[in-house]
Amino acid sequence: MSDLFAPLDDHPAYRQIANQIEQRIVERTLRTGDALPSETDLARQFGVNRSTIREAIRELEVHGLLGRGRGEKRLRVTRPEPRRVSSGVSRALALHDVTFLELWEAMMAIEPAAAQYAAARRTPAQLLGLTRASTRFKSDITDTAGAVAAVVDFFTAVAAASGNQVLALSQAPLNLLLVPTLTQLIDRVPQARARIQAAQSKIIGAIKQKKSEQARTWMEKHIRDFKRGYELEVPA
Amino acid sequence: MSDLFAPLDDHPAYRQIANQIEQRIVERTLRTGDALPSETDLARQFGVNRSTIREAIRELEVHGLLGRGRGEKRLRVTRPEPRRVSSGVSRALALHDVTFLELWEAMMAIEPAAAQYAAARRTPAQLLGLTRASTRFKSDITDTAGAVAAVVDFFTAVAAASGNQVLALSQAPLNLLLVPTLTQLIDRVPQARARIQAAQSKIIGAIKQKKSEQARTWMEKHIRDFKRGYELEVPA
DNA sequence: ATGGCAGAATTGTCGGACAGTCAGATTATC
DNA sequence: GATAATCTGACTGTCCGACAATTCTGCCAT
Repeated sequence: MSDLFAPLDDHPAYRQIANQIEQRIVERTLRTGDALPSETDLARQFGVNRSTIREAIRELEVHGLLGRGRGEKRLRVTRPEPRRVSSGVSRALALHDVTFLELWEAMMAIEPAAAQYAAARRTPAQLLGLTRASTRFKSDITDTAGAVAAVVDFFTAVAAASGNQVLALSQAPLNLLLVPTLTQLIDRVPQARARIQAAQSKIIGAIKQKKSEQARTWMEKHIRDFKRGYELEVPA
Repeated sequence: MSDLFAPLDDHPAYRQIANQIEQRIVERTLRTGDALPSETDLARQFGVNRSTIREAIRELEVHGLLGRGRGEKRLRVTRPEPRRVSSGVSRALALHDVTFLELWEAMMAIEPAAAQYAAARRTPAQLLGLTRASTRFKSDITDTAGAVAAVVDFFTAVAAASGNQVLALSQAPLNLLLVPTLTQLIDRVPQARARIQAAQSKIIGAIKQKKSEQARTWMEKHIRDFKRGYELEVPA
């Protein structure tokens, strides 16, 4: 069954260093907002060359554990933002040739749940974000790209209003995957805009009135509608 | 409202290079399995120093777009594996101090859906994977860590059997988050083992017989049970 | 084909270097 | 005294050159 010997993988120095720093961050020895020591200093501490430190830092930077504000020189410990992390997942999924059906099933699982909790917990500010995205969709009559972006923002706003970071982070990668399909949909299915607009209104209404079950139901219908539109459009 | 000028962010060379290579990969100019040119060669092509190339490469390596097999020297284009990508998401969530309730709600959204599709589409091999994880859970009577790992594997196996990569990739990050809670649960709630075991049997049975709705329902009950156990244990 | 081997190629790491820039201290100006 | 201009030091981004260890490759013998 299991092998007698495990393949020994020697971790290069830059990886070990990255792991060590990451651990300090995860265990909060280095706290969010703290400035990282300078590269030269780190090189001294770890007893390696600065080039090696830089390679290690690149890893953490990609993970979103380190970052720097606009025009800031020193690196600081940051909390990985959903967008940053989820873009990696999106790309991964894109490379795996995800089908629309797969995406749709995942949306069916996540978005209604998000809507339901959003109705239960949304703050006024979050509600405002929702209506704003919806308004933007209505006004983007000619610009397809703008309309698509507005739809994505709507979903994002719902997820944010759910007050659930896990759901929000699970939802985020779906957005990017949705873009290509949605673009075609809006472009080629005439009634798509009206239907989306109507659905968003219903959903917002339910969330506004804190009717969880209604919010979930409307969102389900909304997502189902996507599939219908897709099937309408694809055979053509 | 909006500023007249946008802050110009100069992308350092290593980032631009990373982006260019990434684009070649995403658009499939560089195809999965292809070997990347040597660092020296890349340095020549981009007209930069090898150190700069190396920093760029580190980024792509972290993203899982580049990798090398055991004992291989040259880097090859790889497809980002779910485990690799999801670990980043998990860490991000951990740093955001996710509550058990958040995790639980996400599980409630994703796992039943995965079970449902697994019942519809599982292959014999996937079914075997499920039973194997379940068996391992039964046999790990004393070892808590082993039992926890078996539970995680069970969820992973269900997600894999769903035949939906998006769901699988959405589910993966939940596993790591589940570990700490689950460990306590199994350790401190006496009846936990028996209940988990029973639930897994029911779920496997439903998936085996391709009864989607049943699979979903049993999974829902299973997840609900976690919350009950958690609430039982936490006030203590 | 298979196995073994020398040489070429490649990676990991190192040391040092330099221009550009950001932050803080210092000085000049109103 | 408050503000603006200037200086200084530290730090990052990038480059060059170098070397040991390991992998890859083509060639030879079996």
